[in-house]
Amino acid sequence: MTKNDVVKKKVGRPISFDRNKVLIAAMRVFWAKGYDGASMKDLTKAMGINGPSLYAEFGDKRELYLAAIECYGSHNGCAPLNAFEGESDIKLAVRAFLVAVIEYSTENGRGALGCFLGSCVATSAGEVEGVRELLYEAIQDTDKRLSERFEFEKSKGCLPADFPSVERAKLMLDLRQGYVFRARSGVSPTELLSDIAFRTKLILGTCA
Amino acid sequence: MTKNDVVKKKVGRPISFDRNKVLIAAMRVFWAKGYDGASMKDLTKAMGINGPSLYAEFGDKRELYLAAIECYGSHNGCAPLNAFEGESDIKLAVRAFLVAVIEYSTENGRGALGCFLGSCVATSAGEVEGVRELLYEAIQDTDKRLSERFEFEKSKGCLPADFPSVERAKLMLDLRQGYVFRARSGVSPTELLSDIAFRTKLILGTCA
DNA sequence: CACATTCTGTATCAATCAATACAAAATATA
DNA sequence: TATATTTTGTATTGATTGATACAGAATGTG
Repeated sequence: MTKNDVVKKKVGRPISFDRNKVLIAAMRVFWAKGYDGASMKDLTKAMGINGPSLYAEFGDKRELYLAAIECYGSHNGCAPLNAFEGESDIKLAVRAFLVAVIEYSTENGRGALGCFLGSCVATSAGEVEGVRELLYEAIQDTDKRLSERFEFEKSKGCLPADFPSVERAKLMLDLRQGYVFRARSGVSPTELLSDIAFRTKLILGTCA
Repeated sequence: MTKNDVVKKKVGRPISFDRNKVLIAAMRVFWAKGYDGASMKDLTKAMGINGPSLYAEFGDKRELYLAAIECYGSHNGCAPLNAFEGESDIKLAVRAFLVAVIEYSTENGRGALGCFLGSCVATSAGEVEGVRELLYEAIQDTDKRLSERFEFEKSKGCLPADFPSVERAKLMLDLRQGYVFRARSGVSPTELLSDIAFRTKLILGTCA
């Protein structure tokens, strides 16, 4: 998919922009302003292209939005998930996940707070046609990646055999939503970090 | 506050609408369409008043939005919280909270999905000035109401003396965010309900 | 080089946006 | 009843919205 579009030589003036780059720029605008809040002027400016080029490539605003969502998913845009999978010890991995969640929920440097899927996309799911399906896929995929890691830890003996991987995976993702929510209300990262020891135990605990 | 405005006789043509009623109607529109997605035309139509009346009473769109948020808070708009406080047994109360969350996240009869604060307001917190403060207050208030109930149960002896009320209260609210998130992706209420037994135990469990 | 093809930039479209001007309507007071 | 005061409905404001028409620029092909 990333290899067979290299030699495609087309007749006519060549495209002057990188599809992925402008798509990521568009995603950032949607992330910061929401679907309705992001105007085509905002988008074309951030993407560095003009209106007609945008419409020729993506169709319309809605389709650009859907493309941005897919781009986020296919380019591993979720930092906490990457942090989780990058840590070898499971307890540190869970902790890293929560820390990453709090970080990207409170770093208001670029104005894009929280999670692109968890706040921006989720809000527009009932409004923009086609979003709900992409959101569903993304959630299922995240649940799967988290629970598969737990299953792997079970096979290593690092987690008890009766550990409920799927339930705990869902719990992790749902806790993320809570952190994003609180961060949006202005709670400091310090305060959010205060209970991650408790919550790490909650996720990995064997009580039921 | 609801009593001393009855006898207030003012000179001039009297107002022809009920402030609370039109405010609730406005809230429903924001709830369903989001802040940017809700046009003044949508709002005036749902509120049953004309533009000039709206602007005379509330100022502008932003102030109307803030008034709607405050109205939601002061009128006990959160159904799950009411369900929680209406149940005498603490285990049933927690369960009722979760069930109510799932219900109002998936009943798409009126198009207003999830939680007004948890999805609509939270998204606009970084965009509309004044929203963040109201959101912060609402979250703190909810945390407090939940944890106070837990403290009450402790004093009755229905919960162990070392029960971490505040942490579990926050956990409950954060789980709510997770349910709203999943519901927006189209997950059925049946599937969401499948793990509430597990989560009720998680909230009330004494393991740490 | 001439032509067909495709993309880019300017300039602009009708529609809708949030917000108002203004006069008629409805009240209290005198 | 006459006047002052406030709200209402109609009609409209300039600005912005998402989306295009069109001509010129940049490529491959013959």
